[in-house]
Amino acid sequence: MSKMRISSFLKIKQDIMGKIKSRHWLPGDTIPGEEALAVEYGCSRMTVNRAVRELAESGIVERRRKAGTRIALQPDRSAKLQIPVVRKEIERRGAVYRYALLERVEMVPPDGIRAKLSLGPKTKVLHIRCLHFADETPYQYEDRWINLERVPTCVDEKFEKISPNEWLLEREPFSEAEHGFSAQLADAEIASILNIKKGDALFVVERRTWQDDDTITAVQLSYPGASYKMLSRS
Amino acid sequence: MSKMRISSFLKIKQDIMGKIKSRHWLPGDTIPGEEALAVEYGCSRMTVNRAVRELAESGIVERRRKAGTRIALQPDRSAKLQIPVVRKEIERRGAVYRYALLERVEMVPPDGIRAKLSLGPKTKVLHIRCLHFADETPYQYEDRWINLERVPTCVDEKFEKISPNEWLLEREPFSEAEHGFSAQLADAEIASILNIKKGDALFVVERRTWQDDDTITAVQLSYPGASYKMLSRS
DNA sequence: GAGTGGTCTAGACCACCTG
DNA sequence: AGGTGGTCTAGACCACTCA
Repeated sequence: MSKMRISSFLKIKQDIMGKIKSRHWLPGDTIPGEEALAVEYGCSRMTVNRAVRELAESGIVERRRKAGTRIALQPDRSAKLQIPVVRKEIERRGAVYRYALLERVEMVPPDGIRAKLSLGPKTKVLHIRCLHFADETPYQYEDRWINLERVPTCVDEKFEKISPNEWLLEREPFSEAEHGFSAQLADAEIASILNIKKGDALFVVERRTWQDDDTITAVQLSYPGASYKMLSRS
Repeated sequence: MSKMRISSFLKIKQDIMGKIKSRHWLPGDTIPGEEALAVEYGCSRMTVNRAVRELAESGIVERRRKAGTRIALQPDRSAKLQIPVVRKEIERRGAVYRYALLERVEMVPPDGIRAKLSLGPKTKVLHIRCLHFADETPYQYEDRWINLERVPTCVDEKFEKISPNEWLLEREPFSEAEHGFSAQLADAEIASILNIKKGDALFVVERRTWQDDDTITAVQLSYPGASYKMLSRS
């Protein structure tokens, strides 16, 4: 065991990852405890703790009290997706952003939407359909349902100048979200809205947003598929 | 300022998030320094540090030495995508997994692939096309290029029993990856491979994988779009 | 029950950055 | 130049969970 004199939780992390990479430790193995590692690296237990804790947070090792720390068996690949505000995404590409409201209705939603939002039978929602342009080309079609019980103040907002996307982000921080991604074919209606051909590929993002167990909003975002690519680097 | 007696970095995090949610602190505001917060919460600076550091890691605040800690202006939504091994994904759905190799060739790649992998002019690669079935229905088509300079041992692997996906995951841990997601239309070839119609929607994932600045592999994964949905909960 | 990780403390030194 | 965050220490107590 070579004792490290320069202690740093980053160096300890890299050293442990090196021992896994070189197959010195194999998946399923239990590695030494924090106290032992602190002696080995010549540092305090807190420093080891931060190193190993961060490895556990990235899924590389698994920790349990008394049982110790084990190399994870088959860590899934995970990727952190940045899902930017549409306007920023368009402006970052150097294009001019424009927003257009297509429809804004307060209503009791159809059953499918009611189920998605987990709403009571007569709860009203705000249904908004709108379009985001990049350099006057349709970039994203947004079809959104907002829970009026949870976000009552939006009845006073016309959404003619600001998109519901940005409006909600300002007023409902720290909400939890679930995202689904899929590919679909454009039907005649969406094709005419996005100015593409019927049967073209659409990249579709569905998002549901909660806070404190209440559903706030559900939205379906459709992008012309060929031109859109969502990137993530892990 | 109410002094907290029960100090915990989690309580401090929640308290700070509460002050942002209630608009006590607005985006762009500078919040008190660690020492001041430690006094306010009646705890040590390390505890405050962990709370605020984790908020910075989630993008809720931004920190700079000397300048202090500010509430982030417009935190992007981010989602952690789990990208499982195909086999596990299929088995989790209760379906029977089967793997089939379609083609395996060692070659000097065409220019487009060479550029994607950042390879020298005469570097050889291994080109693999294969198929993953769920209950005998084509589930995912995999078109992969492996850098033979970086992963020479794979010339000895036939990839008839094990998919390159799993083979590489076992041997190249901790690689960095970049993912792209898009929607495409199936051409005649892919349609016949996946047993769908030409012009059907495809959900396409492109992944490039590095380690230590060397590209290891690039892969394109195609799913029949209607049947596929990638989920993530943040 | 005992061993492990989870957290906290009260100090310290340093690196970075802004005013 | 000085204030801020970034990290580290050497202790401590506690909570969980396995045997």
